[in-house]
Amino acid sequence: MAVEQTTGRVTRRRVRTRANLLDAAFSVFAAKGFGRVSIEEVCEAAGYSRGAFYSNFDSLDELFFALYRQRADLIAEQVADALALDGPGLDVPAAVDRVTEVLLLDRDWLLVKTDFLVHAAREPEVARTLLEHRARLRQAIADRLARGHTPLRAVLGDVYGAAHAVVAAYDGVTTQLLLDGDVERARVWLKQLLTALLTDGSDTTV
Amino acid sequence: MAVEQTTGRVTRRRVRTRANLLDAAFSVFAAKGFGRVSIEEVCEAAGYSRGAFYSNFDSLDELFFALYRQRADLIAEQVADALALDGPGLDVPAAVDRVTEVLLLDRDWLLVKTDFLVHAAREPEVARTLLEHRARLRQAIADRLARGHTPLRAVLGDVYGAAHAVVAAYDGVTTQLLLDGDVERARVWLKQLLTALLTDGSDTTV
DNA sequence: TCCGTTCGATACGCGAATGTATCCGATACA
DNA sequence: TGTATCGGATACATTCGCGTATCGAACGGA
Repeated sequence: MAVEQTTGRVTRRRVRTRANLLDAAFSVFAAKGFGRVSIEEVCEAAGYSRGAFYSNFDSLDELFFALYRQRADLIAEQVADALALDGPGLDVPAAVDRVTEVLLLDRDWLLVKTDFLVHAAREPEVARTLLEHRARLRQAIADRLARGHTPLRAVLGDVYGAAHAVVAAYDGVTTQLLLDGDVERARVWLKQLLTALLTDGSDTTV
Repeated sequence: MAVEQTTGRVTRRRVRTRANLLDAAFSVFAAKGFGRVSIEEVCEAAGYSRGAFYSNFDSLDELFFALYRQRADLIAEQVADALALDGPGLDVPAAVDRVTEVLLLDRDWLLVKTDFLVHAAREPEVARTLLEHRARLRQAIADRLARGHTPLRAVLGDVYGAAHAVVAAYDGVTTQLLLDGDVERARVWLKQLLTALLTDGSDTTV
């Protein structure tokens, strides 16, 4: 943190400023990429001077981290909600629809997320945080699978293995989506992949 | 290109220099990330001055592009070789082993590749090139699948669909690998995923 | 070996971004 | 409403990286 609060006296203005900076940073990062953004650009986009920035953050890295955390938490929550929606029986296609709605909707978020991924890949400390996030998501999926008594492919192992596979499928589809920008195709693709991974293979043909 | 060669007279020295710059750039990019590398750093790592750089490239972007192209072509070739190895019958596990050997071995390459991905995601022109590369890889996989008369999951559609799924699985596993750095696990994972995607589902359990 | 060409080093000026120190208006609380 | 504290703006010095122009050395063909 930029300001060490011995006695916590945080003004409303401060929270607002911080939030504005984060919002502006999101747009700027999405548009230009983390590596090509200057502190000044973020401030300009938010309508503040650099003084405001340094009063709230120590570095671009710190802001980036805070930004990721904020958005990732938000999305994790949405995913959890989407998964919790239907009853004990799991309607895979419906659940997939709801989840992809949340996960694949916002291209800007995918861009920032990938920036953060490659950033984390070079900073073990950051990587750990991201891994924990992902683990939490996987856990939510695993729980849902267990609760839904979904039939599983033996090659994937238990529900955790299946959850892992789901995440991998999501990541894979994301990559392609980043390049072609075709959200609808991505959604269809993800659905097919998850179906192939989660349902039995009685549809095998030659 | 930096130098417009009206009459092509390229010295050997030049080729060497260019290659050295590319090699050095690879290390530097892998270590620090595209966005955090200066031209000077690349030159220093290669043992040249900035003059040499500007004599060979117009910008970091151009060098990055050339670098990606070089390495990607190399790898595409290796993959094609690995796929071509066995006869008309396709031994999925063995082929997967050989391919992952090529694809997941070099963490540095994964880092650079992901940097390039997120770079391309913001530059349509670059994205097109990358998409073509990927299409070529997919084609090679599809050909192999067709040649091997591999049983396919109906949900994935034809061999092209299956190839697409294979690539997605690879991308997904890559993401996780970038974070945890565990190559062995990644290899096992990829194998499981591909097995689940390509083989029939007679292993379904509850 | 000689000579014209090419390549890369060096030196320069420039602009951009950074971090800090200081100041003034906004804000919370009595 | 008064006042002490907080938050953000402004100004400054500095560093860093860029792109160019020029020069000497390496190179390759004759």
